[in-house]
Amino acid sequence: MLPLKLIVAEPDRVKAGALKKHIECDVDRIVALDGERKDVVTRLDGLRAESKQAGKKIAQASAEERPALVAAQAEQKQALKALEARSKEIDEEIRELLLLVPNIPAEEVPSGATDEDNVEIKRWGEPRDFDFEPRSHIELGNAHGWLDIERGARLSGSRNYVLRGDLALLEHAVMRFAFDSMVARGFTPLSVPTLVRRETMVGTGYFPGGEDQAYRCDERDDLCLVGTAEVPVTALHQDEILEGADLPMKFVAQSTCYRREAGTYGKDTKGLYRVHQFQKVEQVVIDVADEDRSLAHHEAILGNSEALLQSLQLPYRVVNVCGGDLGQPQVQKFDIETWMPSRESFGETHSASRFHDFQARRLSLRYRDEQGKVHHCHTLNNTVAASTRMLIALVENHQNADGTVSVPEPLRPTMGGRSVIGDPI
RNA sequence: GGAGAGGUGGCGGAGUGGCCGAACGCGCUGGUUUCGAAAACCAGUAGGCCUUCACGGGUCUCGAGGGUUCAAAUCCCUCCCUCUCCGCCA
Repeated sequence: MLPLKLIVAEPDRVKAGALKKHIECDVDRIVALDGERKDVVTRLDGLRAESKQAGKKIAQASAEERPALVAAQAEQKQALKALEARSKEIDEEIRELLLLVPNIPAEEVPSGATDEDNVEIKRWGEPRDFDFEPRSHIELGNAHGWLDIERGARLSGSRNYVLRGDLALLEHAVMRFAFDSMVARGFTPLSVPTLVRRETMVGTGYFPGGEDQAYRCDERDDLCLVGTAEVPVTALHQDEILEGADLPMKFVAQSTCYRREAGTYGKDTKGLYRVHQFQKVEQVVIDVADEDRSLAHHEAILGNSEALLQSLQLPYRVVNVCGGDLGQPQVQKFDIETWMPSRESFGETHSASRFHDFQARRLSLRYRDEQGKVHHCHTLNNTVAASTRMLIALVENHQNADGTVSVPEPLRPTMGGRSVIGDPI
């Protein structure tokens, strides 16, 4: 959420931002409503002041004076009620519109409409030149009995899967390695609910707009399954005023992630690339409202994930996500795309976002600075490792000619010390 | 699921219709004192909105929403949450 004051003061800047993101919103209506709001509030406050004074007089009035004063008050009350109703209407409409106004993208965000327009800014590692016909993770998974998509579908419908044996172990190994490496970097480990209230989804910027992508419980419980631990972790301190001295707060959390993937029928239908449920280790940073510090954190959390991919010997590239591919809340986003041989291309595995105070405003997440002044925090987050896409990359990139798969060094301790999994096919 | 208790400022805890944005204590900040510190003493210490160059002034908020009343933290209704006991249960 952008501050109302900013929208009113610089409507053109806000409109330009929305345009760059290809998102529609009614800035003019907000500006007009705010004008009326100020007028109504001023009159309302005046009326309230009067009736408060009158009330005090009644309390001190004699029995004879009282009836006349009370009658006069009752009349005043009508005007007050009408104004109060209007004031409330305005506030609600503003709030609704405000939730739809996108955050202003940074200068450095490239213009463009879709992910085709994202700009590659870095590449690490060389996609392997196989001297045999590489197999896809599906072929490898089937051959080793590691992957059971049919039974996954029978249990839970399409885009669900069962991991078995060493692939189930490998999933744990990557998650554990990702988690541990973040803890080693000083991030506070967290285990959080994956079922959250609607307000938490609104607070982090997923709602309104993303309802189709989230699973929700029925009306008995107004709860949603999160698509990422970013939601409960960023919202952990919602409605609080933190002490500036306690910032930055850096968290790492592993959670199951649920995604409906509505509107993706026919897209990536095979294998583990696009599924309804997976495991993810996520990093979240909450800090003071300082542009430079935000930028530094952004670089740092991107670097953390790059370090993980490098240690797993997985080639990747980093793209600067263009305006049209940016979500409503982000100021800027860098995606890491890891090489996936079966796709013969890079596939998105990480997404590093910075939000400035956009989420913090919605969440009412604030802190007190040294002068005692209260501000909204800045928030950021990035994937450390998403289970299924990491498994695709690991298995496909590290496969051998005989169908076995080499285990990168950092994962061996959690794989029983083995450097290779799978029998020759 | 059944029965009961309760939600007040950073914390503890008063307050049952007007003098209450809220006693008192703790904590925190500043000052006095001290070589320095502790103790003691004095003062300050919620957030939003409107208004003001500023000082300030006004208004809203005592879990949330609605109602009664000239007037609500206080009375009534609905909802949410927390705790205790019973039942069920990973």
